[in-house]
Amino acid sequence: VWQREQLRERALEPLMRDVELPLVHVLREMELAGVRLDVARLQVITERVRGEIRDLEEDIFRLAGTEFVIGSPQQLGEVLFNGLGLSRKRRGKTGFSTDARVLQAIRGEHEIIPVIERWRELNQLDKTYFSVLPQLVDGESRIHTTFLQAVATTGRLASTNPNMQNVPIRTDLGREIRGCFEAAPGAVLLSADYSQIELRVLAHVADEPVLKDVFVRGEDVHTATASQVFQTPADQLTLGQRSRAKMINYGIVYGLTDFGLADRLDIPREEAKAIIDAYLDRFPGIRAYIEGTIERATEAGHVTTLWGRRRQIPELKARNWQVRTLGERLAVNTPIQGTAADVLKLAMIRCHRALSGSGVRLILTVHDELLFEGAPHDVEAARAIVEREMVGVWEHDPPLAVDVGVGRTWLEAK
DNA sequence: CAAACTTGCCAC
DNA sequence: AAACGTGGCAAGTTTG
Ligand SMILES: Nc1nc2c(ncn2[C@H]2C[C@H](O)[C@@H](COP(=O)(O)OP(=O)(O)OP(=O)(O)O)O2)c(=O)[nH]1
Ligand SMILES: [Mn+2]
Ligand SMILES: [Mn+2]
Repeated sequence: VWQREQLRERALEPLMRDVELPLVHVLREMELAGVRLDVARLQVITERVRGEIRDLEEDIFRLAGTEFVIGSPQQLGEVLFNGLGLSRKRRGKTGFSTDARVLQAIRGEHEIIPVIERWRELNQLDKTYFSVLPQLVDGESRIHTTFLQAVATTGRLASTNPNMQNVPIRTDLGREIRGCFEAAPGAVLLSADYSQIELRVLAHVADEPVLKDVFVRGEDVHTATASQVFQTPADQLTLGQRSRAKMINYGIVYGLTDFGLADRLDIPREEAKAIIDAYLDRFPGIRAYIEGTIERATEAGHVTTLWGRRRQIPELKARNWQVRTLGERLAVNTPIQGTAADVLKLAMIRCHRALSGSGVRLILTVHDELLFEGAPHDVEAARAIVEREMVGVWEHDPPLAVDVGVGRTWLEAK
Protein backbone atom coordinates (compact mmCIF):
# COMPACT_ATOMS: atom_id res chain seq x y z
CA VAL A 1 0.00 0.00 0.00
CA TRP A 2 2.70 2.51 0.92
CA GLN A 3 4.48 1.65 -2.31
CA ARG A 4 1.39 2.54 -4.30
CA GLU A 5 1.05 5.82 -2.42
CA GLN A 6 4.69 6.64 -3.11
CA LEU A 7 4.19 5.91 -6.76
CA ARG A 8 1.39 8.46 -6.90
CA GLU A 9 3.15 11.04 -4.80
CA ARG A 10 6.22 10.88 -6.96
CA ALA A 11 4.30 10.95 -10.23
CA LEU A 12 5.67 7.57 -11.22
CA GLU A 13 2.37 6.04 -12.26
CA PRO A 14 2.76 6.80 -15.97
CA LEU A 15 6.23 5.22 -15.99
CA MET A 16 4.87 2.14 -14.23
CA ARG A 17 1.76 1.85 -16.40
CA ASP A 18 3.28 2.70 -19.79
CA VAL A 19 6.76 1.27 -19.47
CA GLU A 20 7.54 -1.18 -16.68
CA LEU A 21 4.32 -3.21 -16.61
CA PRO A 22 3.97 -3.74 -20.40
CA LEU A 23 7.66 -4.60 -20.51
CA VAL A 24 7.22 -7.62 -18.26
CA HIS A 25 5.55 -9.68 -20.98
CA VAL A 26 8.05 -8.63 -23.62
CA LEU A 27 10.90 -9.77 -21.40
CA ARG A 28 9.13 -13.04 -20.60
CA GLU A 29 8.84 -13.91 -24.29
CA MET A 30 12.48 -13.01 -24.91
CA GLU A 31 13.61 -15.29 -22.11
CA LEU A 32 11.54 -18.14 -23.49
CA ALA A 33 12.82 -17.59 -27.02
CA GLY A 34 16.51 -17.58 -26.10
CA VAL A 35 19.37 -17.33 -28.59
CA ARG A 36 21.03 -20.17 -30.46
CA LEU A 37 24.65 -21.08 -29.76
CA ASP A 38 26.85 -22.89 -32.30
CA VAL A 39 28.35 -25.32 -29.80
CA ALA A 40 30.55 -27.12 -32.33
CA ARG A 41 32.12 -23.88 -33.49
CA LEU A 42 32.72 -22.82 -29.91
CA GLN A 43 34.31 -26.19 -29.20
CA VAL A 44 36.85 -25.77 -32.02
CA ILE A 45 37.85 -22.37 -30.67
CA THR A 46 38.04 -23.75 -27.14
CA GLU A 47 40.53 -26.47 -28.02
CA ARG A 48 42.76 -24.08 -29.93
CA VAL A 49 42.75 -21.53 -27.10
CA ARG A 50 43.36 -24.08 -24.35
CA GLY A 51 46.42 -25.25 -26.24
CA GLU A 52 47.76 -21.73 -26.36
CA ILE A 53 47.04 -21.24 -22.65
CA ARG A 54 49.17 -24.29 -21.82
CA ASP A 55 52.05 -22.94 -23.92
CA LEU A 56 51.78 -19.54 -22.26
CA GLU A 57 51.88 -21.14 -18.83
CA GLU A 58 55.15 -22.88 -19.65
CA ASP A 59 56.63 -19.61 -20.90
CA ILE A 60 55.54 -17.74 -17.79
CA PHE A 61 57.04 -20.33 -15.42
CA ARG A 62 60.28 -20.36 -17.42
CA LEU A 63 60.58 -16.57 -17.45
CA ALA A 64 59.68 -16.33 -13.77
CA GLY A 65 62.07 -19.11 -12.81
CA THR A 66 59.38 -20.65 -10.62
CA GLU A 67 55.96 -22.30 -10.80
CA PHE A 68 53.02 -20.56 -9.17
CA VAL A 69 49.27 -19.98 -9.53
CA ILE A 70 49.12 -17.30 -12.23
CA GLY A 71 45.48 -16.61 -11.45
CA SER A 72 46.31 -15.62 -7.90
CA PRO A 73 46.98 -11.86 -7.76
CA GLN A 74 48.80 -12.42 -4.49
CA GLN A 75 51.26 -14.95 -5.93
CA LEU A 76 51.62 -13.03 -9.17
CA GLY A 77 52.44 -9.85 -7.27
CA GLU A 78 55.05 -11.74 -5.26
CA VAL A 79 56.72 -12.95 -8.46
CA LEU A 80 56.58 -9.62 -10.31
CA PHE A 81 57.38 -7.14 -7.57
CA ASN A 82 59.60 -9.15 -5.22
CA GLY A 83 61.01 -11.85 -7.48
CA LEU A 84 61.64 -9.75 -10.59
CA GLY A 85 61.73 -6.34 -8.89
CA LEU A 86 59.33 -4.63 -11.34
CA SER A 87 57.79 -1.27 -10.43
CA ARG A 88 54.73 -1.21 -8.22
CA LYS A 89 51.94 1.16 -9.14
CA ARG A 90 48.69 1.22 -7.23
CA ARG A 91 48.01 -0.78 -4.09
CA GLY A 92 44.75 -2.20 -2.84
CA LYS A 93 43.56 -3.56 0.48
CA THR A 94 45.72 -6.64 0.36
CA GLY A 95 48.76 -5.75 -1.73
CA PHE A 96 50.02 -4.17 -4.92
CA SER A 97 47.63 -4.30 -7.84
CA THR A 98 48.45 -6.47 -10.84
CA ASP A 99 45.47 -5.45 -12.98
CA ALA A 100 45.56 -4.83 -16.73
CA ARG A 101 46.39 -1.12 -16.41
CA VAL A 102 49.35 -1.83 -14.14
CA LEU A 103 50.65 -4.50 -16.51
CA GLN A 104 50.25 -2.07 -19.40
CA ALA A 105 52.36 0.50 -17.55
CA ILE A 106 55.23 -1.95 -16.82
CA ARG A 107 55.02 -3.82 -20.11
CA GLY A 108 58.47 -2.62 -21.18
CA GLU A 109 60.21 -3.67 -17.98
CA HIS A 110 60.25 -7.44 -18.54
CA GLU A 111 59.39 -9.82 -21.33
CA ILE A 112 57.15 -11.82 -19.01
CA ILE A 113 54.53 -9.07 -18.89
CA PRO A 114 53.12 -9.42 -22.42
CA VAL A 115 52.90 -13.17 -21.89
CA ILE A 116 50.92 -12.67 -18.69
CA GLU A 117 48.65 -10.17 -20.41
CA ARG A 118 47.88 -12.68 -23.15
CA TRP A 119 47.35 -15.45 -20.59
CA ARG A 120 44.94 -13.21 -18.69
CA GLU A 121 42.88 -12.50 -21.81
CA LEU A 122 42.66 -16.14 -22.90
CA ASN A 123 42.15 -17.60 -19.46
CA GLN A 124 39.39 -15.12 -18.63
CA LEU A 125 37.45 -15.97 -21.77
CA ASP A 126 38.06 -19.69 -21.22
CA LYS A 127 36.76 -19.84 -17.68
CA THR A 128 33.84 -17.46 -18.24
CA TYR A 129 32.58 -18.62 -21.65
CA PHE A 130 34.16 -21.80 -23.01
CA SER A 131 33.66 -23.67 -19.75
CA VAL A 132 30.16 -22.39 -19.06
CA LEU A 133 28.10 -21.69 -22.19
CA PRO A 134 27.93 -25.23 -23.66
CA GLN A 135 26.38 -26.45 -20.43
CA LEU A 136 23.52 -23.97 -20.64
CA VAL A 137 22.01 -24.84 -24.03
CA ASP A 138 18.60 -26.49 -24.34
CA GLY A 139 17.52 -29.20 -26.77
CA GLU A 140 17.56 -26.72 -29.66
CA SER A 141 20.98 -25.43 -28.73
CA ARG A 142 19.50 -22.21 -27.39
CA ILE A 143 20.55 -20.23 -24.32
CA HIS A 144 17.95 -18.58 -22.12
CA THR A 145 19.05 -15.69 -19.96
CA THR A 146 17.03 -14.10 -17.17
CA PHE A 147 16.43 -10.36 -17.37
CA LEU A 148 16.42 -8.40 -14.12
CA GLN A 149 14.03 -5.49 -14.33
CA ALA A 150 14.55 -3.90 -10.93
CA VAL A 151 18.24 -4.17 -10.11
CA ALA A 152 20.12 -1.39 -11.86
CA THR A 153 19.64 1.93 -10.05
CA THR A 154 19.46 3.93 -13.27
CA GLY A 155 16.62 1.89 -14.75
CA ARG A 156 18.74 -0.21 -17.02
CA LEU A 157 18.00 -3.91 -17.37
CA ALA A 158 20.48 -6.49 -16.20
CA SER A 159 20.92 -10.05 -17.46
CA THR A 160 21.98 -13.12 -15.54
CA ASN A 161 22.58 -16.85 -15.78
CA PRO A 162 24.15 -16.26 -18.18
CA ASN A 163 24.73 -12.53 -18.56
CA MET A 164 24.02 -12.01 -22.25
CA GLN A 165 24.85 -8.31 -22.03
CA ASN A 166 28.60 -8.72 -21.71
CA VAL A 167 29.34 -11.25 -24.43
CA PRO A 168 32.84 -10.40 -25.74
CA ILE A 169 33.35 -8.50 -28.98
CA ARG A 170 36.31 -6.12 -28.59
CA THR A 171 39.29 -8.43 -29.09
CA ASP A 172 39.81 -10.82 -31.99
CA LEU A 173 39.07 -13.80 -29.77
CA GLY A 174 36.09 -11.95 -28.33
CA ARG A 175 34.72 -11.46 -31.82
CA GLU A 176 35.06 -15.18 -32.44
CA ILE A 177 32.92 -15.85 -29.38
CA ARG A 178 30.32 -13.31 -30.48
CA GLY A 179 30.26 -15.10 -33.82
CA CYS A 180 29.12 -18.32 -32.13
CA PHE A 181 25.70 -16.83 -31.39
CA GLU A 182 23.54 -17.39 -34.43
CA ALA A 183 20.03 -17.53 -35.80
CA ALA A 184 18.00 -20.74 -35.95
CA PRO A 185 18.54 -22.86 -39.10
CA GLY A 186 17.18 -20.95 -42.07
CA ALA A 187 16.75 -17.73 -40.11
CA VAL A 188 18.84 -14.58 -39.72
CA LEU A 189 19.50 -12.06 -36.96
CA LEU A 190 18.85 -8.32 -37.09
CA SER A 191 20.76 -6.05 -34.73
CA ALA A 192 19.64 -2.45 -34.18
CA ASP A 193 21.86 -0.26 -32.00
CA TYR A 194 21.29 3.43 -31.24
CA SER A 195 24.08 5.65 -32.50
CA GLN A 196 25.97 7.49 -29.73
CA ILE A 197 22.83 7.30 -27.61
CA GLU A 198 23.90 8.96 -24.38
CA LEU A 199 25.71 11.75 -26.21
CA ARG A 200 22.46 12.53 -28.04
CA VAL A 201 20.52 12.46 -24.77
CA LEU A 202 23.16 14.74 -23.28
CA ALA A 203 22.93 17.16 -26.21
CA HIS A 204 19.22 17.44 -25.52
CA VAL A 205 19.12 17.70 -21.73
CA ALA A 206 22.12 20.04 -21.65
CA ASP A 207 20.80 21.95 -24.65
CA GLU A 208 24.36 22.00 -25.96
CA PRO A 209 24.40 23.82 -29.32
CA VAL A 210 27.71 22.50 -30.69
CA LEU A 211 26.91 18.89 -29.82
CA LYS A 212 23.42 19.21 -31.29
CA ASP A 213 24.93 20.58 -34.46
CA VAL A 214 27.28 17.61 -34.66
CA PHE A 215 24.30 15.26 -34.78
CA VAL A 216 22.34 17.37 -37.21
CA ARG A 217 25.33 17.10 -39.52
CA GLY A 218 25.42 13.35 -39.03
CA GLU A 219 28.92 13.34 -37.60
CA ASP A 220 30.41 10.80 -35.19
CA VAL A 221 31.89 12.16 -31.95
CA HIS A 222 33.60 8.88 -31.02
CA THR A 223 35.43 8.86 -34.32
CA ALA A 224 36.34 12.53 -34.05
CA THR A 225 37.80 12.03 -30.57
CA ALA A 226 39.70 8.95 -31.71
CA SER A 227 41.13 10.86 -34.63
CA GLN A 228 42.30 13.68 -32.37
CA VAL A 229 43.67 11.58 -29.52
CA PHE A 230 45.42 8.98 -31.64
CA GLN A 231 46.54 11.47 -34.27
CA THR A 232 45.09 9.36 -37.06
CA PRO A 233 42.86 10.20 -40.04
CA ALA A 234 39.28 9.13 -39.41
CA ASP A 235 39.28 6.60 -42.24
CA GLN A 236 42.34 4.82 -40.85
CA LEU A 237 41.04 4.28 -37.31
CA THR A 238 40.62 0.79 -35.92
CA LEU A 239 37.51 -0.41 -34.12
CA GLY A 240 39.63 -0.60 -30.99
CA GLN A 241 40.56 3.06 -31.23
CA ARG A 242 36.96 4.16 -31.65
CA SER A 243 36.04 2.02 -28.67
CA ARG A 244 38.74 3.70 -26.55
CA ALA A 245 37.47 7.09 -27.69
CA LYS A 246 33.98 6.11 -26.54
CA MET A 247 35.37 5.50 -23.07
CA ILE A 248 37.03 8.92 -23.18
CA ASN A 249 33.91 10.73 -24.37
CA TYR A 250 31.61 9.28 -21.72
CA GLY A 251 34.34 9.31 -19.09
CA ILE A 252 34.90 13.04 -19.36
CA VAL A 253 31.20 13.84 -19.13
CA TYR A 254 30.79 11.64 -16.06
CA GLY A 255 33.75 13.00 -14.13
CA LEU A 256 36.92 11.31 -15.37
CA THR A 257 39.97 13.19 -14.07
CA ASP A 258 43.27 13.88 -15.82
CA PHE A 259 44.83 11.35 -13.45
CA GLY A 260 42.33 8.66 -14.43
CA LEU A 261 42.63 9.35 -18.13
CA ALA A 262 46.43 9.37 -18.01
CA ASP A 263 46.39 5.99 -16.29
CA ARG A 264 43.93 4.49 -18.79
CA LEU A 265 45.71 5.78 -21.89
CA ASP A 266 49.20 5.36 -20.44
CA ILE A 267 50.10 8.97 -21.25
CA PRO A 268 51.43 11.90 -19.16
CA ARG A 269 48.97 13.73 -16.96
CA GLU A 270 49.51 16.97 -18.85
CA GLU A 271 48.43 15.36 -22.10
CA ALA A 272 45.36 13.94 -20.43
CA LYS A 273 44.49 17.34 -19.03
CA ALA A 274 44.81 18.88 -22.49
CA ILE A 275 42.39 16.32 -23.93
CA ILE A 276 39.81 16.96 -21.22
CA ASP A 277 40.12 20.75 -21.48
CA ALA A 278 39.82 20.69 -25.26
CA TYR A 279 36.69 18.55 -24.98
CA LEU A 280 34.94 20.75 -22.44
CA ASP A 281 35.97 23.90 -24.31
CA ARG A 282 34.55 22.56 -27.54
CA PHE A 283 31.21 21.82 -25.88
CA PRO A 284 30.78 24.64 -23.35
CA GLY A 285 27.21 23.64 -22.56
CA ILE A 286 28.45 20.42 -20.97
CA ARG A 287 30.35 22.21 -18.23
CA ALA A 288 27.30 24.35 -17.49
CA TYR A 289 25.05 21.30 -17.45
CA ILE A 290 27.30 19.42 -15.04
CA GLU A 291 27.41 22.31 -12.60
CA GLY A 292 23.70 23.06 -12.87
CA THR A 293 22.73 19.43 -12.41
CA ILE A 294 24.85 19.01 -9.28
CA GLU A 295 23.40 22.18 -7.81
CA ARG A 296 19.80 21.19 -8.43
CA ALA A 297 20.38 17.62 -7.25
CA THR A 298 21.99 18.81 -4.03
CA GLU A 299 19.01 21.05 -3.38
CA ALA A 300 16.38 18.40 -4.21
CA GLY A 301 18.22 15.32 -2.92
CA HIS A 302 17.38 13.37 -6.06
CA VAL A 303 17.56 13.40 -9.86
CA THR A 304 15.06 12.30 -12.51
CA THR A 305 15.11 11.09 -16.11
CA LEU A 306 13.10 12.55 -18.96
CA TRP A 307 10.33 10.04 -18.25
CA GLY A 308 10.34 10.83 -14.54
CA ARG A 309 12.34 7.89 -13.22
CA ARG A 310 13.87 9.04 -9.96
CA ARG A 311 16.98 8.25 -7.92
CA GLN A 312 17.67 9.57 -4.45
CA ILE A 313 21.28 10.65 -4.02
CA PRO A 314 21.99 10.89 -0.29
CA GLU A 315 25.73 10.87 -1.09
CA LEU A 316 25.43 14.55 -1.98
CA LYS A 317 24.88 15.39 1.68
CA ALA A 318 27.93 13.50 2.92
CA ARG A 319 30.70 15.41 4.67
CA ASN A 320 33.23 12.84 3.49
CA TRP A 321 34.77 14.23 0.29
CA GLN A 322 35.08 10.85 -1.40
CA VAL A 323 31.41 10.04 -0.88
CA ARG A 324 30.22 13.51 -1.82
CA THR A 325 32.13 13.67 -5.11
CA LEU A 326 30.77 10.22 -5.90
CA GLY A 327 27.31 11.70 -5.40
CA GLU A 328 28.14 14.48 -7.84
CA ARG A 329 29.11 12.00 -10.54
CA LEU A 330 25.97 9.95 -9.89
CA ALA A 331 23.87 13.11 -10.22
CA VAL A 332 25.27 13.73 -13.69
CA ASN A 333 25.28 10.13 -14.93
CA THR A 334 21.92 8.86 -13.68
CA PRO A 335 19.59 11.19 -15.62
CA ILE A 336 21.40 10.46 -18.87
CA GLN A 337 21.98 6.73 -18.54
CA GLY A 338 18.47 6.46 -17.09
CA THR A 339 16.88 8.39 -19.94
CA ALA A 340 18.63 6.13 -22.42
CA ALA A 341 17.20 3.17 -20.47
CA ASP A 342 13.71 4.67 -20.69
CA VAL A 343 14.16 5.07 -24.45
CA LEU A 344 15.20 1.47 -24.95
CA LYS A 345 12.40 0.06 -22.84
CA LEU A 346 9.84 2.04 -24.82
CA ALA A 347 11.45 0.93 -28.05
CA MET A 348 11.15 -2.69 -26.94
CA ILE A 349 7.43 -2.31 -26.28
CA ARG A 350 6.84 -0.50 -29.56
CA CYS A 351 8.82 -3.01 -31.62
CA HIS A 352 7.13 -5.93 -29.93
CA ARG A 353 3.72 -4.51 -30.84
CA ALA A 354 4.68 -3.49 -34.34
CA LEU A 355 6.15 -6.91 -35.12
CA SER A 356 3.48 -9.14 -33.58
CA GLY A 357 2.48 -11.68 -36.20
CA SER A 358 5.29 -10.64 -38.52
CA GLY A 359 7.39 -13.76 -38.05
CA VAL A 360 10.16 -11.68 -36.49
CA ARG A 361 10.70 -11.83 -32.76
CA LEU A 362 12.79 -9.88 -30.28
CA ILE A 363 15.28 -12.17 -28.56
CA LEU A 364 17.85 -9.96 -26.80
CA THR A 365 18.44 -6.44 -25.53
CA VAL A 366 21.77 -4.90 -24.60
CA HIS A 367 21.25 -1.41 -23.11
CA ASP A 368 20.84 0.40 -26.44
CA GLU A 369 20.62 -2.52 -28.84
CA LEU A 370 17.79 -4.84 -29.85
CA LEU A 371 18.41 -8.23 -31.45
CA PHE A 372 15.69 -9.85 -33.56
CA GLU A 373 15.39 -13.22 -35.27
CA GLY A 374 13.31 -14.38 -38.21
CA ALA A 375 13.23 -15.72 -41.75
CA PRO A 376 15.32 -13.60 -44.15
CA HIS A 377 12.35 -12.25 -46.05
CA ASP A 378 10.46 -11.29 -42.89
CA VAL A 379 13.53 -9.71 -41.37
CA GLU A 380 14.07 -7.61 -44.44
CA ALA A 381 10.55 -6.26 -44.03
CA ALA A 382 11.11 -5.69 -40.32
CA ARG A 383 14.17 -3.56 -40.91
CA ALA A 384 12.30 -0.34 -41.64
CA ILE A 385 9.72 -1.00 -38.94
CA VAL A 386 12.34 -1.48 -36.25
CA GLU A 387 14.17 1.66 -37.25
CA ARG A 388 10.97 3.69 -37.33
CA GLU A 389 9.84 2.46 -33.91
CA MET A 390 13.22 2.96 -32.25
CA VAL A 391 13.70 6.46 -33.64
CA GLY A 392 10.05 7.30 -33.01
CA VAL A 393 10.35 6.97 -29.24
CA TRP A 394 12.11 10.33 -29.15
CA GLU A 395 10.47 13.58 -30.11
CA HIS A 396 13.28 15.88 -29.07
CA ASP A 397 16.24 17.62 -30.61
CA PRO A 398 18.68 16.21 -31.69
CA PRO A 399 16.97 13.21 -33.28
CA LEU A 400 18.06 9.67 -32.48
CA ALA A 401 19.62 7.43 -35.10
CA VAL A 402 19.93 3.65 -35.30
CA ASP A 403 22.52 1.41 -36.93
CA VAL A 404 20.88 -1.70 -38.32
CA GLY A 405 22.60 -4.84 -39.55
CA VAL A 406 21.51 -8.31 -40.64
CA GLY A 407 23.50 -11.54 -40.60
CA ARG A 408 23.59 -15.21 -39.75
CA THR A 409 25.53 -14.58 -36.54
CA TRP A 410 25.38 -11.83 -33.95
CA LEU A 411 28.83 -10.72 -35.08
CA GLU A 412 27.78 -10.46 -38.72
CA ALA A 413 24.63 -8.57 -37.80
CA LYS A 414 26.53 -5.87 -35.92
C1' DC B 1 33.24 -27.01 4.43
C1' DA B 2 30.44 -23.14 2.61
C1' DA B 3 29.73 -18.20 2.83
C1' DA B 4 31.71 -13.74 2.36
C1' DC B 5 35.09 -10.86 0.62
C1' DT B 6 38.63 -9.36 -2.82
C1' DT B 7 40.57 -8.98 -7.26
C1' DG B 8 40.20 -8.78 -11.95
C1' DC B 9 37.63 -8.22 -16.35
C1' DC B 10 33.83 -8.79 -19.91
C1' DA B 11 30.08 -5.62 -21.90
C1' DC B 12 27.13 -1.28 -22.49
C1' DA C 1 43.14 3.12 -6.41
C1' DA C 2 43.15 8.97 -5.87
C1' DA C 3 38.33 10.70 -8.28
C1' DC C 4 33.87 8.29 -15.42
C1' DG C 5 28.97 5.49 -14.61
C1' DT C 6 25.77 0.77 -14.94
C1' DG C 7 25.98 -4.23 -14.45
C1' DG C 8 27.45 -10.03 -13.74
C1' DC C 9 30.83 -13.68 -13.18
C1' DA C 10 34.87 -16.65 -11.90
C1' DA C 11 38.71 -17.67 -9.07
C1' DG C 12 41.60 -17.07 -5.06
C1' DT C 13 41.61 -15.95 -0.31
C1' DT C 14 39.80 -15.22 4.20
C1' DT C 15 36.27 -16.00 7.61
C1' DG C 16 33.02 -18.49 10.38
N1 LIG D 1 29.85 5.97 -18.54
C1 LIG D 1 30.05 5.13 -19.57
N2 LIG D 1 29.01 4.78 -20.34
C2 LIG D 1 29.25 3.95 -21.35
C3 LIG D 1 30.53 3.43 -21.64
N3 LIG D 1 30.43 2.61 -22.71
C4 LIG D 1 29.13 2.63 -23.08
N4 LIG D 1 28.41 3.44 -22.26
C5 LIG D 1 26.97 3.76 -22.35
C6 LIG D 1 26.83 5.05 -23.13
C7 LIG D 1 26.43 4.61 -24.51
O1 LIG D 1 25.68 5.56 -25.21
C8 LIG D 1 25.64 3.35 -24.21
C9 LIG D 1 25.61 2.38 -25.37
O2 LIG D 1 26.91 1.93 -25.68
P1 LIG D 1 27.40 1.75 -27.16
O3 LIG D 1 28.58 0.85 -27.14
O4 LIG D 1 26.28 1.34 -28.04
O5 LIG D 1 27.94 3.19 -27.56
P2 LIG D 1 27.26 4.40 -28.32
O6 LIG D 1 25.79 4.20 -28.48
O7 LIG D 1 27.67 5.64 -27.61
O8 LIG D 1 28.01 4.43 -29.73
P3 LIG D 1 27.74 3.57 -31.05
O9 LIG D 1 27.43 4.58 -32.09
O10 LIG D 1 26.63 2.62 -30.78
O11 LIG D 1 29.02 2.83 -31.29
O12 LIG D 1 26.28 2.77 -23.08
C10 LIG D 1 31.60 3.83 -20.80
O13 LIG D 1 32.78 3.44 -20.98
N5 LIG D 1 31.31 4.69 -19.79
MN1 LIG E 1 25.00 2.50 -29.43
MN1 LIG F 1 25.29 -0.72 -27.97
